[in-house]
Amino acid sequence: MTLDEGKQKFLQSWGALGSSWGINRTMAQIHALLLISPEALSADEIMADLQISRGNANMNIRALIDWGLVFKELKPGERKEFFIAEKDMWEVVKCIITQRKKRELEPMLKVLDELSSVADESKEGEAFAEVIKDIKLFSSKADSTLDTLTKADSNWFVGTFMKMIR
Amino acid sequence: MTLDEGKQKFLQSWGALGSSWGINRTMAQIHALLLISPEALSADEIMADLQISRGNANMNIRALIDWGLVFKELKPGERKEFFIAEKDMWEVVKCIITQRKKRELEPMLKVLDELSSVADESKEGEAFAEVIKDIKLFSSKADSTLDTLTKADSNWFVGTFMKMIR
DNA sequence: CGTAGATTTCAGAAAATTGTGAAATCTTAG
DNA sequence: CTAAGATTTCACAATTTTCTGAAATCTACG
Repeated sequence: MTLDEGKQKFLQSWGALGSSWGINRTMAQIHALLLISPEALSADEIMADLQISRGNANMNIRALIDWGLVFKELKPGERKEFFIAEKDMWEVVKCIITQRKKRELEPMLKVLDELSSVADESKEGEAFAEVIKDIKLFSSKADSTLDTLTKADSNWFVGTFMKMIR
Repeated sequence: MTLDEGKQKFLQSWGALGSSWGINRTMAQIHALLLISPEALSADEIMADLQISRGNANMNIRALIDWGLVFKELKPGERKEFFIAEKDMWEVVKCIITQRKKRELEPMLKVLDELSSVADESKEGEAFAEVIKDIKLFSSKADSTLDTLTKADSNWFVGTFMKMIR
């Protein structure tokens, strides 16, 4: 397989993976493109490589910066902005965990708390309370586990943790 | 909050959560509905509760059965099929991990293997190979970690594992 | 300032996903 | 076997998500 074929396949696969994780295809592809680029790229280069419009590129680059997966890089003497991706996989994963935890797990915990206030004596009410309680228990545990994980450094993760459970 | 308000809010939140995880809203809502239902429900009851068509209900119920999250229950003397959800949260999570691992992580590992065959001496080629290698390393580790996790039983998880890392 | 180059915004277009409902198919009691 | 009831399928409709491109805004140099 040539480098170009490989790049193409990687962009395609990473984009598809993104889709099935609620991240839009283009955002995932921009991320993939920056990951495998040894140099920072400008918006124009990204637009050209992925054949997308300026608006689309801009929005998704901003989103990636929001997630903390991509950084702006200003080259001296250049008016344009260049972009570079976090390359350390463990940092990438920590970023994603942190963000999704904040955006999804924490709001869910809040909702579950509200739902705990439902008190109904019927069979339906009991079943409801039971499910909410279980989900809340599980989610809180997941929450603190993820906190620990994202505070751990890569070496600890690949070393201690992996050895321990395997 | 009344039971009905609570149920409504739960169906809504669980559906929204599904969307941001690449699972369609209706599928997640059917799952939520069955989770909080003390009795098995028929397709007609699900259609009525969620205000969806027969076709939609049927397709998403089948999908949930595929995932192993919902089971058919045949009531003696009844011609209809009834459906019931797996209620144990740890089982639910194991199911989801197992399926997504099979559907996404494993195919990705296969692609990464193919991409490892790219050998290119250029700076771009080196960067590409490096990224692929890192992702592959991380993914294989995730793969075996998830294997261990899904084989572990709930008690081990909530007990040993949680104590260990906290 | 003025302006050229760069970035951002956003209304509407395009694409992708999901839902509908009626016809086809299957199932089983009689 | 037959027919009523149940399930499945799938072409098309509706909805949601994403993308485009041009206008608006920003930025920094002379």
